[in-house]
Amino acid sequence: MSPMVRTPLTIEHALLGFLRRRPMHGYEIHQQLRDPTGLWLVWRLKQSQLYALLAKLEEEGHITSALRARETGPTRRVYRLTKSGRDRFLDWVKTPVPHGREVRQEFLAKFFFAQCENRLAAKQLLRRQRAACREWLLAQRTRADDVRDSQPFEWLVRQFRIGQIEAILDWLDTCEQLLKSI
Amino acid sequence: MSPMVRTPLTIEHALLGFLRRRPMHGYEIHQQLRDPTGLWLVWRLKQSQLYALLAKLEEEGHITSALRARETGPTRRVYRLTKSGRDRFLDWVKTPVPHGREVRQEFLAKFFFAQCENRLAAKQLLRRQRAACREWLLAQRTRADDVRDSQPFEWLVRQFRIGQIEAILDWLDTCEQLLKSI
DNA sequence: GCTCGATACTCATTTAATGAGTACAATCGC
DNA sequence: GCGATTGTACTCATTAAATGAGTATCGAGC
Repeated sequence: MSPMVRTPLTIEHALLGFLRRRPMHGYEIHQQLRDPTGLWLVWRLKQSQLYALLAKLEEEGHITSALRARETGPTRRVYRLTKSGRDRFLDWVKTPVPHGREVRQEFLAKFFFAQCENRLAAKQLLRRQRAACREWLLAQRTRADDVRDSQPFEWLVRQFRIGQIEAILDWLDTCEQLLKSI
Repeated sequence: MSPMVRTPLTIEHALLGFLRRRPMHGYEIHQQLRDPTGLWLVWRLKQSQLYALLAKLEEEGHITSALRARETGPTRRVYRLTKSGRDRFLDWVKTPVPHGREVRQEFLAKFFFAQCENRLAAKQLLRRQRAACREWLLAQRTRADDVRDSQPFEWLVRQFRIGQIEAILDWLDTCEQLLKSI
């Protein structure tokens, strides 16, 4: 309960999304992650890195683990969400990403899990992300106009960002369409 | 002269671009880098990180350094490009980036220095990058069509990339326009 | 009975990145 | 003219992220 609210909420919080379905061991999460038509398209990590992130999430109290011995085969460490982890996940999945550069991986991951939650969660995320994008766009356009004649390189950078954000906005509409069609 | 050609050519090779203008010490490079209307818009690094990269580039033989004592003030370590560094830079600045995700930082950096070189270098880079983009676009579109009905999430990811690449292509035209107007 | 691939992790090491620290010169207020 | 601050020019210890390789067991196939 520190006064300074720590909220980096980075992409590794997507792992909580897998554990929300049911408790799983690391290897199983990695298998789900590796689905080439799922999250793997946007976020890849090595096994060892996955275990490291799980350890970190456990240390932060978002998951707990228990060793589950079996008659045959090696003992598994089964992770499950804690209350804190559940809250954190639900918060993560509804919060839009703060920069265009985070759409490619993190927003896609959020949308992936928001769909799993329910149609409403996905719609809410889309709405909020669209609002955020419109703000970025306004800021970039304003700045671009300011430097149009004086700073050619900066203008070019702003134009690049404007184009990317516009494309994101169009694509967010595509997401919405898809959502309706399912 | 290893048989396996090592060509990661990552963004730190932009530092060679600064040293191409003239030999400089680390602090001076950092000052140039920090220009808020220049490269700083797309690539920021801490002082300590800059020195680390310079040491790495020196180890790789792309730059050499010499201590330059002065009557007043602390001794400076002045870096200068080697032949290998010059070649490496010229290669870097003419090579398009291999993925859409590298346009935001690395392509912008390349274009920044290509402009400094001469109009021809910049035009060549633009042309090659456009060709690369068109290839990406084709691949993504083909794949998107294949999975259109079977893999909704993958389709969405492909659509996202298609939109981003299209926006990049439009923006590359903007770059070309700017080049002509200067 | 032996190899091969799948299961389920662990660990050492490398690489990247951060923050803080050092030391001294110049400059500015008063 | 002196104390405080800002600018110059780096260094270093530590943390954090990422990689690659290694271990050990099981079951299936030959």
